[in-house]
Parts: sequence; structure tokens; C-alpha cells
Amino acid sequence: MSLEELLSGPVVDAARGLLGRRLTSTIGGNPTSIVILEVEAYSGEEDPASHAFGGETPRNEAMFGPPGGLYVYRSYGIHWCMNVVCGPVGTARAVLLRGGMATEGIEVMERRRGRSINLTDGPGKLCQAMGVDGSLDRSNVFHGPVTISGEPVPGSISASRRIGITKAVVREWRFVLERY
DNA sequence: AGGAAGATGCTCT
DNA sequence: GAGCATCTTCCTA
Repeated sequence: MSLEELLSGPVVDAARGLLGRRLTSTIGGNPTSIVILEVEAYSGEEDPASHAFGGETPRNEAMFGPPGGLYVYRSYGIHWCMNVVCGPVGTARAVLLRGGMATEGIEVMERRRGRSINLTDGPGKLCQAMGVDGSLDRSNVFHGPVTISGEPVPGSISASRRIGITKAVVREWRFVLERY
């Protein structure tokens, strides 16, 4: 399935379908890539755990845009986290990218992270390693500089509760690719 | 290995 | 002014 089709479909399917695909950033001129291994689905205004619950605001505006958009927000005043917006337009559904396996530009990521282990195993770490910050909010994965490519690899996907939230915790919308 | 706490800034009530 | 879709360091075992 093409990326465009995937992101236009149901957000849980999109979340699962993003696992195993390649995420590439050309920010700063040095390409960095990961294979996406951990994601969470957020279902817009109907999902109490979503930033879009309660309607559109200046911060979450990107979520209400077209599929493939990036929603980048500041977390706990310190970190950046990135979401891929899903369709249909106006539903504010999005997939939080939580972790991956670094495959390209390792040295660049090490420099940005200030260490050589645990480069991309968390949403904040992932953004830091790939140079993603608030200026990428409202950009999109079809035009870059952050792009998604490849097809998902076969592997077993486990579902569990989303991390760090206090509302709608029973929804098992965190997905991890266990085998790659 | 695992829990506690602090850092820090922005959004929305 | 409260509450975060987090990460790191600093402890105790």
C-alpha cells in the first residue's frame, strides 16, 4: 500500500502500517534515518488523550490539516515530539513516532544526542537525534525535509497502552514492531 | 535495575 | 496557575 493511501485510512491502521518504514531527515545537510519501531495512534477530537480533544487551537492546527502533515510540539518544556497527521482532513488524527532503529547518519545523531547509546528510543530522543524541532510543525512528509519511504517489513506487532497519558488509558493504541 | 526528582516552557482555563 | 503524549541524573539495592 502506498504511503498516501495508508495515511488516508483509519489512524490505527496507519500507525501499524508505519512500523518498519524508513524515516529520513535531511535537516542540517546530513541525512539521518531510522526504521520506525514504535508508534502510538491518537484519534483527534474523539480521543480524550489527544491534543486535539476539545477542538482546534493554535498549537494543534497542523493536526487538522491533510494526511502526511507533521505535528511537532514541545513536551515538558524541553523536548520535541513529532506526529504524522492522518486523514480524513479535519479529523485531527495523528500517529506519534516514539522510537526506531538508527540506520543512517549515526555519527550525526551521536553528536546531537551527546552520547552513543539510546539514540532514538523515545519520542524526544528521536526528534533530537534527527534535528527535528518546532520549525518542522506544519511541514509534511511528502515534501521534506523529513520524509518517509519504503514498505513495512514483515514482523510481529504488539499492542499495548499508550505511554505517559492519564485519559483513555485502556485503549491499546501503542504499537511496537517486535521482530525486524 | 528501578524508582525519585528536577529541568523547563508553553498552552489553555 | 495547573498540567503536561519526556529525559536524565542521582541515588538505593
